[in-house]
Amino acid sequence: MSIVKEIQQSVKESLASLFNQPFTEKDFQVNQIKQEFEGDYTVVMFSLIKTLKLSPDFLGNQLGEHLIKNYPQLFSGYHIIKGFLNLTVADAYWFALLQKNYNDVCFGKKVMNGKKVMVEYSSPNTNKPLHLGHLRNNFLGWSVAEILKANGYEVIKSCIVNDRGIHICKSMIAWQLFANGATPQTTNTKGDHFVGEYYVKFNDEYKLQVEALIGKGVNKEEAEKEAPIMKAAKEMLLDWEAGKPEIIELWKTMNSWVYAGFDITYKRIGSDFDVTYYESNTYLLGKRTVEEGLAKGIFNKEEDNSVWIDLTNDGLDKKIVQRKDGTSVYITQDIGLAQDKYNEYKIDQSIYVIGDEQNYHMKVLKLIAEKLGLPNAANIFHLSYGMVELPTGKMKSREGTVVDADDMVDEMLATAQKHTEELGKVKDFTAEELKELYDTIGLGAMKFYLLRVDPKKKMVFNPEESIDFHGFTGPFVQYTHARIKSILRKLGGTRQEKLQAGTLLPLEKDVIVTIEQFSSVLEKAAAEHNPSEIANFVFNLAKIFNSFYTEHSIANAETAEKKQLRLQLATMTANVLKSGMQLLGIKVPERM
RNA sequence: GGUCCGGUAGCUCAGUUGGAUAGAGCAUCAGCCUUCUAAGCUGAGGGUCAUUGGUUCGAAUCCAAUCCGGAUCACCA
Repeated sequence: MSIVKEIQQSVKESLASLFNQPFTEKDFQVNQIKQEFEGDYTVVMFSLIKTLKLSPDFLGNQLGEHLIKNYPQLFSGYHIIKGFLNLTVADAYWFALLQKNYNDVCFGKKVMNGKKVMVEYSSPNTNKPLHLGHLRNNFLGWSVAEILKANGYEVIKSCIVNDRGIHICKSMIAWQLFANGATPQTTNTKGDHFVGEYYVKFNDEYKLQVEALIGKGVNKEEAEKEAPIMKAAKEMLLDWEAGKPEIIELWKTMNSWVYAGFDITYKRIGSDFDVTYYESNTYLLGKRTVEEGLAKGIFNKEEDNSVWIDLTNDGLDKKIVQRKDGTSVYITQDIGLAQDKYNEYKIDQSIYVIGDEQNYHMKVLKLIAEKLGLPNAANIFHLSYGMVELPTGKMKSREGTVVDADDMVDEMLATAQKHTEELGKVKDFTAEELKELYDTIGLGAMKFYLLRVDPKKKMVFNPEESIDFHGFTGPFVQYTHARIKSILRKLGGTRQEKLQAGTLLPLEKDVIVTIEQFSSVLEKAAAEHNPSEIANFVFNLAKIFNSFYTEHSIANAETAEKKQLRLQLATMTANVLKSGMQLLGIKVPERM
């Protein structure tokens, strides 16, 4: 049980016995005490004062005395300031906690709870390479999956590849028109970038054709429909859904190029999936479901043969689920996918890590699933995250301001190398060890940077300033870990020695008090699907440890007893930093 | 226009069942390496918590109105 829960429990029991009436946790608050005041945790008594009609001093003294007398293993003192009862937790409590857990690498994690959750993330389109926004998605999805695992859930990581649709046909058409048979091999280009170039070419050509038509007096709307290259793409989509062999052949070839490119990127950034779904499969079940929905009267067919659902009674609009030419749209495949996921895994919750620009889409999807009576409709959860923007605004491919994922990783690794070489602390490393270290630090900096912000909020990335290696960053936490490891190596590790419960110095206590909160932080991070809780926590712990480290020597501690205490403190800090960072997908080095 | 989200230090961000004098990092300034890794530590300056009103012992936090920014409402995905 966490210390906060222990305090709540003890206060509840004390109030009941003192005033002979029942109280709950809601009648008072237990908060950590601010630095300026003496003590560790405070009981906020204002509402108790009101209901009991007692003075703060009287209530505080009654409660304080009772707590000290009846829970001596928990409390060693109290102060009353206004309506706050400030409690000092007994050093013996912290000693016991440290003694019991300092070597437990699973500290804070929960046992399996029997619940199964799927986390879908990444979900790339096969017409262009990944950019900085995708990185936020990948890191977020991966981390949330790990956080849920640490809280006892069985987690299945999934990925839906948006491998069909008009956007794919666009890059295919452009390749046919402009490539002259070029391939990633002949041009020595990474497959996803290669295909992405043709998607850009399509858009350029389309724009030219539309402008040309407008120049001939065609109105804009008509011109956009009649541009030959767009018509060709639409025809190709029809041919694709009809299974025309040469189209399927080209589609497979171009997708295989993209997958080869993605694989390289995923491997570098450490994204992995237990199952990969393809829209080219899931849309079929979606189409069948549309037929069933039509039969049930949930969807309706217009005169032009397009199929719609009317959600105006639910405060939303009408939504198309199938085009007039019979081909399926984005949401059609999602209707199929939701069922595929449940049928295969019988999951208790289905989490979709998708940008907040699709809030409306996901709301519609969930509503449609409910109306269709799909078994897991209620368990669909959209983990919506904000866009990554530049100081100048949104990233725009047309203006060339998109920050490419591969470029970003390259740059981070180069920066890690530069800093490491400047500091010159690992000159004895082999080439292989150095490469691994640059990976650890460079990716660590990038992941931490993207995960330290609340996922719900949009965030600004300034390429000019680049990603820092000091302060609230991944390398800061990694460095703290490396320093501890260095001490443990030099002092030969920590002995399993029983400590006499003595007195803790303030900085020693700060460290253990912070460590104790790890488990609660894990719970909160899982409940809110929010890795930034973990990032904030590990940074805070590292910072507090660094203060302690600067002020007190471990190797030359005042007594042998103190030395052991501090070794255990350091060991436990390293363990918790490592497991916290692991939940963010970040490795911690032994040396750096 | 409808719906949703946001506005906290020069910049990037923390800060919810309403609690004490609103916190970090970066940047700026002043200190700290003959002692366990200075990618570190200590300190200083920096705030109309968008604005106004309300609710109460107490509001960055809850309510209302206003201002500003963004997303979305496609036979794109």
